[in-house]
Amino acid sequence: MNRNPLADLGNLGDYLREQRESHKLSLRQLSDLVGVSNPYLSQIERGLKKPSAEILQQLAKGLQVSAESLYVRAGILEDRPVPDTEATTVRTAIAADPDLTQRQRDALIDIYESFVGAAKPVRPKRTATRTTTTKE
Amino acid sequence: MNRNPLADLGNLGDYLREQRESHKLSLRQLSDLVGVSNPYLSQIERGLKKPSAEILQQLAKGLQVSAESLYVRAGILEDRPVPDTEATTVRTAIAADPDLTQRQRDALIDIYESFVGAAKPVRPKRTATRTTTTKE
DNA sequence: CCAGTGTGCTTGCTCTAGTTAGCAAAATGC
DNA sequence: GCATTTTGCTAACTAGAGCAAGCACACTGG
Repeated sequence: MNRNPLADLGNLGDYLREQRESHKLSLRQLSDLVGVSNPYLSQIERGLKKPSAEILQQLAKGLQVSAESLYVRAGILEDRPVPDTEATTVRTAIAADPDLTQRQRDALIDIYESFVGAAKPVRPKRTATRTTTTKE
Repeated sequence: MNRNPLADLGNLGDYLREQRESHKLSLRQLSDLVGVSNPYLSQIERGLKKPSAEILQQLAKGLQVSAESLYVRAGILEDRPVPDTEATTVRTAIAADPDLTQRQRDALIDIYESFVGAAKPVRPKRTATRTTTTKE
């Protein structure tokens, strides 16, 4: 999954610079806007430094993009966290529910399986229909 | 809007410890599982250190929770990362599952709500309106 | 021609995330 | 009773994120 973090960083940096320039902001202007020093912004955009999630969050606000999209580019979020609309949905929904403890999940899935009478394996579906990389 | 990182950290740490213990893992076992040193895990759980998104991602995998939920707790993601994946999803998934009888659906939802302690009214949503037009 | 201001970038520095080595206390076994 | 292991934790350290200060180059315009 994360093969070469530096390459991904370059990608992220390019994207950030692109966004900044499309907003017609200088490094100092963006720096002032998001509260991150301008030399550091420069290094991020050139892929020399790896920004933390906090910095990315600030940048997302300043550049008016979703934080998630930056996280995905930074490699700290999966592309599409939840696929659904299938028979596996109950299982995946239970598995992904943050309000449940693991034991509760196990119990629920147990009950569910006793209901449907099946022991289907959880299949990780891949629905990657959503890359905003419209640069071609 | 005025976030207090330390308070959130305590919350995150408590949650992580809870998850780890519910999996019946020791610090060293989890350490070995997710590739993070056990002293550091200890410090994270007690709210002494603030884990990066990478660490949180590893922990999410090891503890089988969604990375998003950890990010939200860590304060680096807004509360609704995915529109309809959270609490309503288990309900809608159950309601939409063709393999269940109505009585089984009621029973499952009953159990689920007793778990999460929610008293939300069961809204007769048909199919999960999944027009997830991500803004951008 | 040289002051002023804008751009991005380099250089040191601080601070902290995350590590390895090692500790005291509790459990298990002889 | 005492070894051994396993528990969580403390201490000392390294690497790198993120900062303030300052540089070189381009523009104005006087």
